[in-house]
Amino acid sequence: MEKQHRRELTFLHSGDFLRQNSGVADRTLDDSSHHVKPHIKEMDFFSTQYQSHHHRESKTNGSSSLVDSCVNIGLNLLSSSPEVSRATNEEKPNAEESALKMELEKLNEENRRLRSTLDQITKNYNELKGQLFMALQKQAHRNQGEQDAVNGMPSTIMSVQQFMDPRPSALLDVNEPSGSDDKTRELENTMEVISKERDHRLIQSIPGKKVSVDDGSDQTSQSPKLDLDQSKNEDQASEVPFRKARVSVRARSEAPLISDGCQWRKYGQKMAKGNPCPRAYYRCTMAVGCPVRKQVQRCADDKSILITTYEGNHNHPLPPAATAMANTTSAAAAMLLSGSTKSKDGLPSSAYFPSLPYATSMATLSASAPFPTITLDLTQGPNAVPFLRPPPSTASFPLPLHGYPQLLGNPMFAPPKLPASPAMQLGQRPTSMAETVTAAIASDPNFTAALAAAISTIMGAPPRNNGNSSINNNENNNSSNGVPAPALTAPGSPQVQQSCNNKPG
DNA sequence: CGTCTTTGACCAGCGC
DNA sequence: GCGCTGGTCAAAGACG
Repeated sequence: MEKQHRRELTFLHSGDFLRQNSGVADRTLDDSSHHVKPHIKEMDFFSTQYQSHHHRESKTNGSSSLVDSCVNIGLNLLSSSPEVSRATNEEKPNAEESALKMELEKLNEENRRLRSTLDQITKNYNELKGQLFMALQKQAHRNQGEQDAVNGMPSTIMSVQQFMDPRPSALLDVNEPSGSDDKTRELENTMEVISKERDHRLIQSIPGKKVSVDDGSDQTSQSPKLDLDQSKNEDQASEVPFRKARVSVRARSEAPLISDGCQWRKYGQKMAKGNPCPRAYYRCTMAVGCPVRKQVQRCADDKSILITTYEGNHNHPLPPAATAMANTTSAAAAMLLSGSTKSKDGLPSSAYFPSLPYATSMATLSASAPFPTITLDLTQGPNAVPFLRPPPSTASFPLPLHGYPQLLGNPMFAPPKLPASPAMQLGQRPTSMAETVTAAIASDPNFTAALAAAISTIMGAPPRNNGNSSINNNENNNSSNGVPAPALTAPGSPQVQQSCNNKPG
């Protein structure tokens, strides 16, 4: 999150932004822009289109954008002045020097303002994050009592918590290798501690059950004792029924695979009973020993619907694109955890994700399945009738913003780890996908930056950008096929397989 | 040559 | 115990 803002600031301050405002050669910038710490390579994404776009934004948006314009103007003056100043330096050294000092002062002032804006945004984000987590905690705690009365449910909760542990540090670490805001770290630590305490409490609530905390990403943060042997851990986990929750994502797609930001290796394919289309099995190959598996299968009723089922937790940092999906599935698992999937009246727990406007989802918890499985239905429009599934005890709820299927897997859109827009948080739901996206873009500067970067990239920026670590990460996501991650599916992916034409195994 | 996919075989869980 | 089914393994082939 902070990274996003930081990146935004980088865009605003970077040298190319100056360059596009003046024909002055780079060398003039070298003299004048030391203090703004330009990230020139990132700015390679930005052309004058971004500038004009950005100026339009600044007319309609809040203070930060206004500040941006001010910064731009100031830097423009600064960047264009040195050549002149060199020519006139001998005549008016003092006046020029004082002018430069004034410009410097202005820039410092803008820097301070931007920093305070960033701090404010960060603070708001942290507050919202904390509130969300506390709400989840409260709901989970409240529902635990009910679920304890049901056979097997405690272990289900436990498993789900293992599965969906928010693990904000893992998510943020991906984007913030250079260190994050102290307050954010504090919050992350707090949340981690709370999560572990919660796990511990639930473990204790299951007498006679040996439960391993087998989440991969937990392993990185747990005590060495728990970090001993992953395979052993998995073995232990395999002894426990309901060791993992599964999140099944239904998305309408003609392509055979959802590109979710991770690297997957296919290790099997089977014909499932009652479905003419084969089920493919994939495991995550982004890290050795990553326990995450996924199954991909087309819906028997509607072959245009692709069902992707995720199981397990990654034991490695996720790239932004994968984080988007992870957030979505975690949110779904959180719904499962919260017990809303058991609600008899089928009322959604939309309080969790009031911002997730378009996707009508069905949460399905099947008691007969070996794992508790929640199904997110991304195939429905906001006005569509919810997809009904045979299993009992279903509830529908809106999906997180990260669940936009069109955005999943797209490196440029992957990292909207911002909280939803204020309007969305107030429960206003745009009536269409376009409105939703528009609202998201308008309210989220990171979206704006990402969109601008994407457009710039498409319009002729170098395909390889070595200056943006997050983009590199996402390139890595598709390193196996060497093509950029498509919006939702990977038609050209080598993972493509012919559906419904393989014999059973 | 390394990586990935394909696919038949194998294994475990479950119901009868 | 047997058969069915789901999930995984691993050898062979394809591909870049």
